[in-house]
Amino acid sequence: MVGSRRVTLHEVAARAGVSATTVSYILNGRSDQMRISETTQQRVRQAALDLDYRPNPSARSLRTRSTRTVGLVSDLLAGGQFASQMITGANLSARGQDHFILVGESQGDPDLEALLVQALIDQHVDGIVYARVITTDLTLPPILATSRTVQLNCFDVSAAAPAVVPDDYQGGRAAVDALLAGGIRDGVHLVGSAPAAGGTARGLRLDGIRDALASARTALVTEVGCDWSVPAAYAATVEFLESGGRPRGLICMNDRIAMGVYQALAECRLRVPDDVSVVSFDGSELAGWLRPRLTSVTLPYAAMGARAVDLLLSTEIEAPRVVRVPMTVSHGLSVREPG
Amino acid sequence: MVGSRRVTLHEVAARAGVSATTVSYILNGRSDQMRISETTQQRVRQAALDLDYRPNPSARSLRTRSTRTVGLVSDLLAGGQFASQMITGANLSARGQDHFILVGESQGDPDLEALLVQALIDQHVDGIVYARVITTDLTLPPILATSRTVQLNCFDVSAAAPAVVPDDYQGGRAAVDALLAGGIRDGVHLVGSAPAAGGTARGLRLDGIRDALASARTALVTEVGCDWSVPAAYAATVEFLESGGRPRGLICMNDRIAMGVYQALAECRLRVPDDVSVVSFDGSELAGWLRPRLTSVTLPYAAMGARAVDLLLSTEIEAPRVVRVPMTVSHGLSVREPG
DNA sequence: CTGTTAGCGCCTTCAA
DNA sequence: TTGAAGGCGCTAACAG
Repeated sequence: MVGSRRVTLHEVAARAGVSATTVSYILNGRSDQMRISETTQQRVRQAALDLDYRPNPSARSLRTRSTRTVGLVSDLLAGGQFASQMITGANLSARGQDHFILVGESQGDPDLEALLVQALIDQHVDGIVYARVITTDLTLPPILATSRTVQLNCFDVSAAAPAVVPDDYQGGRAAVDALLAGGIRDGVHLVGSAPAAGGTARGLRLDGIRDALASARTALVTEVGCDWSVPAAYAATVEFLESGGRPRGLICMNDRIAMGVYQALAECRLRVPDDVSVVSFDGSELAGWLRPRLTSVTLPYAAMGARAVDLLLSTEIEAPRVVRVPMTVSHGLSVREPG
Repeated sequence: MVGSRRVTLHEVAARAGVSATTVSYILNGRSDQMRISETTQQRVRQAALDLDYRPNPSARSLRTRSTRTVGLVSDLLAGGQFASQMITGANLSARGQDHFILVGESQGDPDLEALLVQALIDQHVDGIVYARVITTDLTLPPILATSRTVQLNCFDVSAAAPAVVPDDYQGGRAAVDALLAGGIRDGVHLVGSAPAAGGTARGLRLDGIRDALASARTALVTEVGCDWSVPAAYAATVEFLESGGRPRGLICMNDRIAMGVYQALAECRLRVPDDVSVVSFDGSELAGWLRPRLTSVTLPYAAMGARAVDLLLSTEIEAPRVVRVPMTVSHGLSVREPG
């Protein structure tokens, strides 16, 4: 423990000349319900102020069975800006409701994860946000069934816990809309393979992309396969271009792929956006660093984190089963101007 | 609160046929000191296991005055990988000592920061790590004087709290060594201006760079001024090159500057590393995404976070006033091979 | 309108 | 070697 000497409720009561009960009622805002005289209230509040009274959270928790803390357990915290944005959003919402966040990082190790969740429960957190840094279908660890839980950026269909995920289908449509707004209708290709396990983003985005293109009476030409990294995207795109690919628009599954695509296009003397328009997903800092600035459909991590904590702490009976947070387009200069 | 029904110490005692005191002693490892019979101990431990007993942290804290939590307050949590690496490192160390971390983000607002620190103290955290995302000289908020505190990536010389910072001087020398190892001795320039307020990294690195170059009987040619962002570095470098600059080696104050430098060099048809060798500071993900991979002197954020928590929770009397964590070179392909 | 009383679950001094 | 009792600081029945 830390800080200067603590003042107790009793000392406040003594100074105000009332009992501890009275002080408790007044300071917890139940004074009207008890109809305590205005002057007493003034006196008590003043005494609390004078003594700089701070309630002891342990004592309070012991009684109320609420610690005013929530656990946030994620596979990766150090995973760049996404993880930290989730924390920021979650923290913002938590602080707004006078809660703190206890963080836990499992590093993707299921055993460590189980330990972590158990430790959080042992700490008597008011609830747990179970987060993944990649949008994923999964099976929740069974311990979480005993705990108030919200899933963040992942989804176990068979779990009772609500889930907060990005609206990747709508995001897919938004990506196409960005291209269409630049007059790019034909020669649109996708870059990025389906990831190994559980990832749901690509499938949903692809549905959105196909539907939006179909509405414009056109369709995707090909899919350039590569994992979602800079060098892989670079290599795959170079090969695609050298084997005769002549794209007008490229939709990249994330900003790192887009970076690799930029490198490949530069190498093949194709200019963005004059020759090829590029759109991607993530809305990471990277998008702003590339030249020309990349148009990217943003993953709303901060909003998702905030929403998850809201759900966790809300007392509503009728919570939605799954919340899809909309993705908005962050406009750069990588899509041709129309005309 | 969350989780299934709680088992109390008394229930364990009842099942083992002893008193709560005995159980407490045994479970807290003070059994030998009390010389409790081996069989009793077995019986008690088994009972605790059978009932899946978990001590109530609030009750325990109320008595012991330790909450087994530490606060981590930073100006930015959402600031990319650095902030999250500090959290990861801090968390790792905290978990290793059976503590949890409560995060706080001030967004650089001093009022919010004071509120946050106060809230952390009110929560009875065992200590506070006060962190900055940019290495900075500053004045600690006075309220921290009442709290056990460690400074992370910042330094208030007049404060009693120890500080953990990167060893930027040594990092500067390491950057030069990387160039020297590639046979680059002359024509070395620096890219990146002194930042506005409090930042200490550049000055220390510059000292290290100058000393290391002097040891090699050479010196920095010029300093290309720009703020530490991609577009600024790009613009400044283009201008430098167009006005006749013919560098052989460029030392960039961070990886984003290096990215801008790459863009500028490409535009001016200069190749990395054949024409120009590039070294930078940060060791961020970005360094691995650039082509060719960037050689970068890594900021050891995770190690620093861990060290800070170690210091905070250590009971050593003789704590060092300031810990400088070494920076290591992450080798890419942006420095010419010797020969 | 206010005070008395009784715990929340745990640790720890003291007595046996 | 073990148990009884008190209290950490707070909240909430229940009296008055």
